[in-house]
Amino acid sequence: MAVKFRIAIIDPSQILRAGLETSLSQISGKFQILWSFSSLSHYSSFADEIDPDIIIVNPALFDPSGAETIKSILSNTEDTRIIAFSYTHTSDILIRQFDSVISIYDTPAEIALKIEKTAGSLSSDSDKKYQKQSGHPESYDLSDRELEVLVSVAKGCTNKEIAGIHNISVHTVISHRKNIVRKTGIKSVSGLTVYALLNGLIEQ
Amino acid sequence: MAVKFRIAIIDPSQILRAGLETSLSQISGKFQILWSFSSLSHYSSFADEIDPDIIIVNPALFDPSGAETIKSILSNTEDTRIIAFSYTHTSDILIRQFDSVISIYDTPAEIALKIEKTAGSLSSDSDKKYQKQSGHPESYDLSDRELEVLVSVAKGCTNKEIAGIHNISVHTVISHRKNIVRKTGIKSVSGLTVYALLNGLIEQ
DNA sequence: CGTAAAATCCCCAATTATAGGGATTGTTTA
DNA sequence: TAAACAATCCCTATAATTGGGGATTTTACG
Repeated sequence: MAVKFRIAIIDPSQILRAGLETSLSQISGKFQILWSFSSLSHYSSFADEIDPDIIIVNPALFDPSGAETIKSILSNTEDTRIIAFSYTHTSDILIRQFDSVISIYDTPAEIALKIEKTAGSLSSDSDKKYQKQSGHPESYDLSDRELEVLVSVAKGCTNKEIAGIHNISVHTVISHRKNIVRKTGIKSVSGLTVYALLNGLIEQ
Repeated sequence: MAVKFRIAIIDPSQILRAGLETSLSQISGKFQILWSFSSLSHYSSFADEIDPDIIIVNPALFDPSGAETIKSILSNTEDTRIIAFSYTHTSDILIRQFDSVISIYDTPAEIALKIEKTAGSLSSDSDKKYQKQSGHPESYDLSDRELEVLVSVAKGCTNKEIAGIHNISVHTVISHRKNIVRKTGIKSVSGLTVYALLNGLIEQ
């Protein structure tokens, strides 16, 4: 069974919330954005009725001089991870209270990765299984290096160019590509390009 | 017939672009977001090939101390309206150069209204021509055979397979591919795949 | 009718990619 | 600590593509 992350978003920008929803849903079926609030007060009135795994919230909504911690304001359980969604400058004191920070300038893939990593620290026994073999591999099976190589391939680089970009030998690039093909099951450059596009790794 | 606004977006945040696209398309069928760029330089490399009615651009991308006007940088025709998409503070000098300003905190409905009003001031005769034969925006320079070959390439076929599919020799396939590359200027398989996707020749 | 483009085919040489087979050095983790 | 994985590198050989140069026949259009 696929574990899905139940996510709540709190951000004053409706546009941004829409963008996050669209992007995450396109990237993977693992994300369910179930609740969307424009303000903290709007969220508070529903806080008792919802139970998200992850809250993505704009840190600018919190009073920088406030004594209360973020967690207490959101009155969440220990199991809920809180991620800051930042697009303006926010004080370090605030930021340090979050389990992770995503930026408006992150790519959808980067955001997805951060969410997964943050959620990965959730309760210990129930969350390991969803990698396994599952059928179709998604981007999380690919290592960082493999993702980088995949992106370059999808951008049309030759192995030699990729080697130059990342300062590794062509042999290494080929090795990574072999692993990418093995993991994804996709052999052709065009297929990998579509894969990269669908997973938000590249833009047109 | 409904007039559709052909829109280009230039903003570093992929999330935000996704949000704008989603929101506008949900609000009305009048908006066609046809081009999406993460930076001015990215836009510039396509500026000659596209013809938007409206450019929505993040004003923060422009050098506040620059002497050039926004319009000259975007080198657009008089017919194109330029709208600022702001979510950080931007100098008034810059902002005054735009035909309109939308904010990240505007609702989709507000944004739609602003775009319509701005576009309403467009000159009346210029907007009839761009449909031509509709269908595929840029594919018209490719012959039928070339399109077929392109589709097969984008699907991941080798030249040998393509030859088999269309009952022609590998030499012919190569010739067609040479012509495709010459006409489109796209050399890589991944680039051609994206091209095919954008032109609706293949689906993921 | 002539011309241009499309569609087909061929050759050669060089470059790239794929498919096997390895190896080593780390790090993480059960 | 052993096992698994990531990341790096190497070899051989074959397959595929690219880039340059042709050619012929058919079709479309003014």
